[in-house]
Amino acid sequence: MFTATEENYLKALFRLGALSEGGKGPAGTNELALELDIRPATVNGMLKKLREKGLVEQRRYGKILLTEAGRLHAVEVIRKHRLWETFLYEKLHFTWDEVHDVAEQLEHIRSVHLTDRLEEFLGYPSVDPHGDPIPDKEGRMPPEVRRTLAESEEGHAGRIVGVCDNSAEFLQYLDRLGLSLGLRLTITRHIPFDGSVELESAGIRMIITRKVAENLLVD
Amino acid sequence: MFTATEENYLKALFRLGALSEGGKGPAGTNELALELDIRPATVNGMLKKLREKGLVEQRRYGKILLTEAGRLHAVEVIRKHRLWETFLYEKLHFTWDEVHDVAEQLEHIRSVHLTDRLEEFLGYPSVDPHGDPIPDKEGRMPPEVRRTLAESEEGHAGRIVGVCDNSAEFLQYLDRLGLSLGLRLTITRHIPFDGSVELESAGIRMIITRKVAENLLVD
DNA sequence: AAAAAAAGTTAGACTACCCTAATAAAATAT
DNA sequence: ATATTTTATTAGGGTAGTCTAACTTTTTTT
Repeated sequence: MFTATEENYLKALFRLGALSEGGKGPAGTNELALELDIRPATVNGMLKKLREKGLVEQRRYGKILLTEAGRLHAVEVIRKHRLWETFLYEKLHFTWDEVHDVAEQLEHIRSVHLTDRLEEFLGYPSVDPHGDPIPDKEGRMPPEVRRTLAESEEGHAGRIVGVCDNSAEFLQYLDRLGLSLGLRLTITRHIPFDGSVELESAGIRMIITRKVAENLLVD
Repeated sequence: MFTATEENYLKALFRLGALSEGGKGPAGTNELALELDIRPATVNGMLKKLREKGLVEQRRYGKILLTEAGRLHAVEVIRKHRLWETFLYEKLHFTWDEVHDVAEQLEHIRSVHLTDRLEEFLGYPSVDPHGDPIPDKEGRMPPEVRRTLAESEEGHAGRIVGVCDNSAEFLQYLDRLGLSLGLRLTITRHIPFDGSVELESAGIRMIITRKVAENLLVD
C-alpha cells in the first residue's frame, strides 16, 4: 500500500500541521524538506507521487495540505510509533531516549492484526513514554492540553507530562538533571535576565535554562 | 550495515545449507533464485555485491558458499525471526499460521538492544512456535534431533515438535486435522499402498497422507 | 515598481533492486 | 567426443528514492 518513505512524508506533514483544520495550515516544500532532511528537489518529486495517490493536495507553486486520506494514514503511523515506544519502554525496559530510533523502524511494519493486538497487550495506553497521546483505531487523538514550562506562570504546580524534543541528547540531559516523566514540580520564578526558570520538586530547588523549559511540557 | 534484501539472500543460502561444514555444501545460482523467487540474472548481480562484502565465496561459474561472516549474519536474522514469532504467538496470541509473514518483516529491524531484550522478555525460549530451535546470541543453534513422521518406524510414540512447511495453507490444514505443536501421538501403521500413515492420539485414530507425514517432525 | 530574496521546479545523474533476452560456460547424454 | 541441456553471466531496461546545479515563479524589500 504505502512505502516507508511515503509514510515518513505523511508523518512529517502531520507534524508540521499541514491540515485544513486543527493545524497550522498548509506547509511549504522547503519547510517539509527541512523537516525530513531531504533536498527540496527530491521532496518535489515525491509530492507528485503523493498527489497522484490522493494523499496531499497542492497546486503548482502552491502550498501542501494533507487530504483526509493522508491525515488518516499519518495518524495510523503515529499510533503504531507510540504503541511500539510504549512496548519498548514498559515491557523491554528501554530507556526514555532509546525508544525513538527503534520505533521509527517498527512503525512501518504492515499487519492487520499486529497494531490492535499490541494495543490490547499493552492495556490500551493513552500516552507514550514521552507523554504524547496515542491515537485510537479510528484515528482520533485526544487533544493535548499541555503547556511548556516556559509558558506556565509562576506558582504553577503540575507534573511533567511530555517533551517537545525527543532527541537522545536532550532526554539524557533530562535524566542527568533528575527530571523524568510524571515528576511533580512547582514553578517558583521566571528569571527575566536570560529566561531561565527556577523550580522546586521534592523539596529540591533547581534552575533550568530557557531552552530546556521550552521543551518540557507540564499539565 | 546490511539491507533487508541482503539479509534475505543470506537466509536463503543458509536454508539451502550452503555451508562449508554441517550443511548440504555449495548452492547454485539457479537454486538460490528458485528459493528466493527472483530471476537468476538478478541473483547473479546480488552475489557480486555479497562477494565484495565478504559474505559469500564464489568463483566465476562456480558454486556459492557462505563465509563465516555470512553464516553468522544469517543465523542472527534467523534468531530474530524466531524470537519475534515466539513473541507474536505467546504474547499477542497470533495463530500458528499468522506469525510467519509479520516475522519476515520484524526480523530486519536493526537495534543493538532489541533482540537481547526481547529474548529476555520471552524467558529465553529454545524453540519457536513451529518447533524450530532459536540460535543464541553467539550464533550457536542446537542441532535438530527430529525426524519426519514419514521416516519414523511403526510403533514409535512421540510429540509433534515442528513442521517443515511453514505456509499458512499447511498450518491451517493441520489445525483442521486437530494436529498442533506438542501433541502426543503413536504411529500405528505405515500403509505401503500410497505412503499414508495411520496414527493414534488421545484415543483417536486417524490417517494422514504421505505429504503431510513428510512435513511433520516428531521427537 | 523594480530589484533582491526566497520558494518551488526541472534536468540530469547515481544507487539499489528488479526484469527479459541473449550469450557463454559447464555438465550431461548420446 | 560431439551434441544437447542446464547453469551462469552479460547487456540493456525499469522503478523508487536520493542528489546537485540550473532555472522559474512568487514574495518581500526598498
